[in-house]
Amino acid sequence: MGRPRTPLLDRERITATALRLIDETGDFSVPAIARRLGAQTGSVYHHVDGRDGIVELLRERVCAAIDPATLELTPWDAAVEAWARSYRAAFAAHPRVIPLLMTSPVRAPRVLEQYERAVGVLLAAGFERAEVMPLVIALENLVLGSAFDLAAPEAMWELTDRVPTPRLAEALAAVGDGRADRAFEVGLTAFLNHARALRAERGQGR
Amino acid sequence: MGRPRTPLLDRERITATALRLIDETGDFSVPAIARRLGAQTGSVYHHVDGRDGIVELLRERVCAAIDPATLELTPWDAAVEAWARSYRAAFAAHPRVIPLLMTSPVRAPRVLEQYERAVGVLLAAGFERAEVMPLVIALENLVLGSAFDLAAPEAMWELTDRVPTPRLAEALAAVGDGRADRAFEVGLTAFLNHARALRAERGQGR
DNA sequence: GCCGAAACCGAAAGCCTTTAGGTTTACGGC
DNA sequence: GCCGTAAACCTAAAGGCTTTCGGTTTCGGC
Repeated sequence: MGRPRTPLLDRERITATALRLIDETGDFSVPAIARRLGAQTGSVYHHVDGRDGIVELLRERVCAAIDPATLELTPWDAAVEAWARSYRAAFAAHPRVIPLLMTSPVRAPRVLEQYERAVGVLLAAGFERAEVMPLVIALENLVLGSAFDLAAPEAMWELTDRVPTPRLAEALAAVGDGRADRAFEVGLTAFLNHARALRAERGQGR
Repeated sequence: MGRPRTPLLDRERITATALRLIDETGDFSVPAIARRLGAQTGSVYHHVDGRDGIVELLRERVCAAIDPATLELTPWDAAVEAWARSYRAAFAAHPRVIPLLMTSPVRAPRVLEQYERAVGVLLAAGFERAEVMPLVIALENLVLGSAFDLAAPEAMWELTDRVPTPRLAEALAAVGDGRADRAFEVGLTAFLNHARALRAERGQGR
């Protein structure tokens, strides 16, 4: 015992292990991380600011996969669409982290920057200040909601014989595995069409 | 000790107490429920199927506020719109339960029935079987996403001076308290317009 | 070579979930 | 009215999780 010759723990390994646990089981715990890394539970706290600190690291890590270049595209609707797709792809890679991130406020600088720039794009496109956040939030709901759906493809609704739901079962079967993807496409198309219409009302050309 | 003259616990009181704890603190625990009701922790398990059972009771209770009559309306888009508004109002009354409900599959018969009927409405309106679930899911994402936003009006994004976000701050200020409501209206309008357009493509009149 | 800082261990407090067995009360049948 | 069974609650305890604290060993700069 004492300090080991080669380190067992660091922020990178702790975060990666937490993410793997979440992908596999849907949750993580500090003892579980320590077990996987061959260390004692308490040791993890020397590298990380408690359980909540790990959650924030996870947010940073997952959001790092969002491509910042998407928001540079023109015209504005291409930028928004590409951003939404990249945003969704980042979370689709680890859908089960989403519930963990929902209960704590966004503090991660990288994420705040993204929103800052998204707001900028919409303002530059001619939207009014008061309608920008509703648009961003509606898009965010769409992205995270459909990404989360990927987590439990068929365990979302637990159909039983005690409650007859023939049409629901049939509709679920008809759409198949691509359910969440189709829902995203529907929602995104609806959003973009509506945003374009809204902008046209403002008298913005192009 | 022993059986009390007047009962301390029952499913109704347990569920109501759990809901009040969630509204106040954002979470609940079996010991906390027992304390509020003047009973011991273990006694709660005589009435309820563990913690997960309480979560399912909460889902039933919150969803009971959804008006089933909305799906009887005609035409179909009026039914869907009214259902979405009622659905959202039910969860807006207790937004902090939403994260708890996200991680377990829907088993509550009352809720499954609602989805069954919603699917029925869309099928009757002439939508194809494979596109019904994407529509329902997109609507669900919209409803739950914007309802959840009501939980933490300003604690969603934690703006700091370390990360300059002037336009985001301005946009947040411009929309004010009705942020989540505006986002819902935007999303719902977009959804309905898109659904109507989709149906028109199918050659369905009126 | 020394000394402070870093990294890990061991242990413990306090919370939560869940189960099991014991005690008192209510209720239905006779 | 009596009695047995079931219901409602309590005490107790196992096992897990989060977090803190002090002790031990190693690393790195001076």
